[in-house]
Amino acid sequence: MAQTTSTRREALRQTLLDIAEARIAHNGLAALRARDLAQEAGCSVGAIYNVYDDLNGLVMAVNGRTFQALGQAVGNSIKDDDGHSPTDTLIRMSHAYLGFAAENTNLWRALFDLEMSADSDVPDWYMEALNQLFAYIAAPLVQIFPDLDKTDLDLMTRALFSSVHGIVTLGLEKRISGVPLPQIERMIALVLSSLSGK
Amino acid sequence: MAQTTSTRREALRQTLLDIAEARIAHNGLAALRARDLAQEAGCSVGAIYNVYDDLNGLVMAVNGRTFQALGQAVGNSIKDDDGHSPTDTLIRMSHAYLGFAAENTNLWRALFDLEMSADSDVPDWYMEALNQLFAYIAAPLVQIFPDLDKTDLDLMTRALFSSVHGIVTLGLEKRISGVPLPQIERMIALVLSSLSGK
DNA sequence: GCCTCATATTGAACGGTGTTCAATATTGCA
DNA sequence: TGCAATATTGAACACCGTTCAATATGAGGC
Repeated sequence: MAQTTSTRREALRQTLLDIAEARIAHNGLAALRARDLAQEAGCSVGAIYNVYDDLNGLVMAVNGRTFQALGQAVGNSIKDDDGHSPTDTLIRMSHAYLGFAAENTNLWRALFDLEMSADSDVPDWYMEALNQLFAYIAAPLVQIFPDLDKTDLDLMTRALFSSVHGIVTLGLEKRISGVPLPQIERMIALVLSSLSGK
Repeated sequence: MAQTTSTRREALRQTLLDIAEARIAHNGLAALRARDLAQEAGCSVGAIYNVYDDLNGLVMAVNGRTFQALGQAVGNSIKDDDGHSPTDTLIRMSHAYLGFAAENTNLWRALFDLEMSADSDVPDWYMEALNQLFAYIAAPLVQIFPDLDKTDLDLMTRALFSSVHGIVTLGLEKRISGVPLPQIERMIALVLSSLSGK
């Protein structure tokens, strides 16, 4: 049997990815344990380090999946968006972002909670996924602010993403400003509506 | 000497508070170690647990100081603000918030990074400090949106705080959307200016 | 001042974590 | 089939926050 060993490696990679994703989704990133993973995967603890650099690497792989799903959720929300105002488009995307974060809170949190040791440790796909989100936002923005130059448009794009991200983050965090989901939706709508003059 | 023992306890509380604050400010919350604290304070590791419930309790005490300083920084920024538009007031407060976060990044991060195990673990002063910040925001907001009812005003207040918080958070985080400080200031100004119709 | 006992302080030990690497088992090939 | 090369293992390591039996110190009555 050719490739047996590398095939098994790849299978273990997938298995660990699935298990880690399920465990993070269910119990949160902080509850992820190497020994638990090994037991559920039916392998030794050392085996994890054969197929991933460390637990961070495994979590990064989970984040890759999560980011892709997040991008799809946002992208789907503006399929066939003809006939809607750019402000409406922004609101619908933001609500999709909120919906994804609310339904996958632990996985979504892991996207931002994972510590990246150095600057260059941020993988390419991470920045690309982020830039795709930015691109979604920039499109309706040029319609709302046609006279903004490229620099300011980029700043405004990042500012709006950060704003919505902040509202979602603190809104889902009970201790800070926890409110029911419909109220968070309204907060987003209030801020984004005021962009185009009320 | 009367009170010797309880006086010494209080002195140790203060000493540990100062040391913990300095260490968090310098190396970040994640680098705080019980054994390091004990060594620098010249006490045993167990002594920490005589005057604080656990390390979380100590960090909460540090956060109390930080929150107070943050409140002062924001409050000072709108001293004698007569003659300025409400939008300008919002911008100045937000820039003060950004300035504090930029100059005390690690301490400011600890305010939000510390895990609170249960819901009721959030101390009163934490919510009060937060409500004070909200009050600062609400005042200029009623001028900008006089016809907003109390519920929407409250939502708008929290939404704006969260927005600025999001811009500052991601702006200071290199991997996500790290940009120079003046650009973060501009992002805040762009979003807040658009509130009152460009 | 001194003895006594209640109280405060200590730091080695405990249970837990992520990670490693010498020892073992397995594979793929002549 | 035999054997070198490789893959896998899990006990051991370093380090963490936290505890608690043992020790040292305190304060009050004589």
